[in-house]
Amino acid sequence: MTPPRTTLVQVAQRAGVSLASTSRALHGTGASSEMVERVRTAAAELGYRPHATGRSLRMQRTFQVAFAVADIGNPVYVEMLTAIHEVLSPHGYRIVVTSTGDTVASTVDLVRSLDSGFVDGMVISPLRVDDGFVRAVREAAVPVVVIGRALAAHGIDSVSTDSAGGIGAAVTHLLAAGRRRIGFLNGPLDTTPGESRQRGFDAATTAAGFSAELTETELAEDFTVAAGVDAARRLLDRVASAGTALDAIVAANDLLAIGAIRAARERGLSVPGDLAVTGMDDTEIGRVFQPSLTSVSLDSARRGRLAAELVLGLLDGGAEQGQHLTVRPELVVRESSVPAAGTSTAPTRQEDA
Amino acid sequence: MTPPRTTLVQVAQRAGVSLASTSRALHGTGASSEMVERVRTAAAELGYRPHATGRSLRMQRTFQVAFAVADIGNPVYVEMLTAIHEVLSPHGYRIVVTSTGDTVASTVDLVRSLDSGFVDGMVISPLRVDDGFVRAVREAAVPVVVIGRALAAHGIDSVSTDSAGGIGAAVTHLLAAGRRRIGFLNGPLDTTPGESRQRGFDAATTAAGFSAELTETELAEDFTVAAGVDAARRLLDRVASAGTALDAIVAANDLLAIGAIRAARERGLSVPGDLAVTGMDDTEIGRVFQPSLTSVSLDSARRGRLAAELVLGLLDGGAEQGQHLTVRPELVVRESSVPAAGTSTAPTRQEDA
DNA sequence: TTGAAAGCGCTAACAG
DNA sequence: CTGTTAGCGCTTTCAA
Repeated sequence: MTPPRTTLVQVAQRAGVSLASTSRALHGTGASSEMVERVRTAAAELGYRPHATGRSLRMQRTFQVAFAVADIGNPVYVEMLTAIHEVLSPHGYRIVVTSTGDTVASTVDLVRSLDSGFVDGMVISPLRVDDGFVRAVREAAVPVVVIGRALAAHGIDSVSTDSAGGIGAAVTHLLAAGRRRIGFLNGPLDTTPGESRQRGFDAATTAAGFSAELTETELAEDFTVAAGVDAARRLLDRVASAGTALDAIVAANDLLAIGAIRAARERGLSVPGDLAVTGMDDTEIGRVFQPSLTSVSLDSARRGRLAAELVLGLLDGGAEQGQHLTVRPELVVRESSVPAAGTSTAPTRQEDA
Repeated sequence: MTPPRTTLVQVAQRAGVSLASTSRALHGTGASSEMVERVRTAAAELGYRPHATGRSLRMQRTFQVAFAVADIGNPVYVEMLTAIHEVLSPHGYRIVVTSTGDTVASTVDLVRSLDSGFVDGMVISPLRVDDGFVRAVREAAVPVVVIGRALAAHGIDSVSTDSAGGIGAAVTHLLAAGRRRIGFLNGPLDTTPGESRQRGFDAATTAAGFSAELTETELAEDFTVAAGVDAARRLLDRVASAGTALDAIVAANDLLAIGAIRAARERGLSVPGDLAVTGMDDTEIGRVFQPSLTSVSLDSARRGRLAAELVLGLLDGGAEQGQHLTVRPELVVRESSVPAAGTSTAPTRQEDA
């Protein structure tokens, strides 16, 4: 490995022309076809490859975009990453994955580090946001697009979705299915998703004409299956010790919902027979689970795609700053909330049937 | 945004010292404490941030490492990515995710593109490998570590695992549990994992003292749940139309195994009662599934970690080329293959019980 | 259209 | 220990 790298100077020498002409010929900008021919040949013979860093330093562009999240293991973020890659890659951008860390402070640090110029732009989906974060993004050296919260009012590009409304849709669906004692399994309230989803649940359950007999919220430590199992046990037991029982659980995401189903099974409850369960994010894991999970889709792939298109506009298209795009949540009804069949494309018999 | 960037020259001017001294002071290499003090202050006042590209061009290092796979959506690769990030990030390396594409040709192109110098090294887990690939890696401009196949014989660093042996362990486990009519649900044979897993199954089922009555292989189009459902239907129906029935299915990965369980349910078969099913990769989706999936762990996180440590050694430690590390497969018995309880840390009641 | 030359921001010789 | 200087590889003025 490591054969000595061929530089543009060498191509120029071989072609017997100037360095400048060589560069122009390779880019097809203002060069005679004869020149192009000569240079192309020389380049091919030497196996020339333009050096990314030299180019970057001169052009003041890295052709890289960062994607930043707290936990790249989360399927939602993986979907976003895939979509972002699909949009940006054809335009010659590479994707650098970076971690925001768990706290706002580390997230702000990351945004500030942008002025070391290692990327031309960033898509970030922060778990927690505060004024310092907003300021950091506004002062950032390169365009930043935020997924997760509308920040157009601050002149920040963002892509968001109405997850509060999505939770409302889940509640409505359960009420329509005759459920009356609804529990809410949420994650930490000091996160952006936790906060808005709680708001959604509270709004839906205090709405005019709300017909439930009982509502109860329980918070999981984070948005994982394990935390969901724990919190769901607490929730079910608490209600049971009050001498009643839930007939539905709305979970703040699919992983928590799966945790809830496991906890329900432990207690001998059938899903959806005794207990209907809904999730959010419409992840593959939920689609594949048995019973397949009724879930509110927030179309992560679409949010990723839109965010990528926003950075692209900012970088190449000279788009104006402060745009805000929205993705509408959509309830996908499957087996976990309805005893009969769901809308699943490949409906399977229900295990508890 | 985009405040004019502060360069080292400006810091030097402000501190009233030379450019070189400024650089040295900031790196703590051969500078008086007084000098360090002055420069630090000036840098802080100006909010100086070293520019990544300038540094890279001069040092001929990007402090970036690429991670390349065909499909970053696959949970196995996500685990690897996470692990690689955890190892490399503390050493100051950023991770660039790139796609190998589906074919060997595109994979080779990617490896060849390394001499444009956008990263200092690469971890790649290719689906398909041939001589051209091996040559490309050997001629690559930067260290490349391959996950998936032992290539030390070619002087290439690699991390592999005995997936063939892993499949054998699954077969042995099923035989020990009294299963005698075993189907094998594999993916495409022209992929590295498909080929070796098939080899494993064939070896196990033709071994001396092999006690099964019947073995059947069916190939899915790829390693996804949907393809698994299709292939499992074919497999089950084919055996049924021959007037008999399988009592176990070994799947080449967890996603196929889940597909197999769905197909089995469609046909009214209980898992593991009528049909025991095993997977491979020990993914979260399998752990969380109901019934939880017996699976052969290939410890993707560990393979990622080891690969990252290999590049690190090559980059920073001056390690020798051509190392080969192995991860031992481990069978994790859960509900899908054993009627009673599994080894799951959080055992739950069995749905079919 | 072509060539000469400057310079992106930084580090590392080399002298002093 | 400090300063001067060269140069990483490239693109893009500016003149011819």
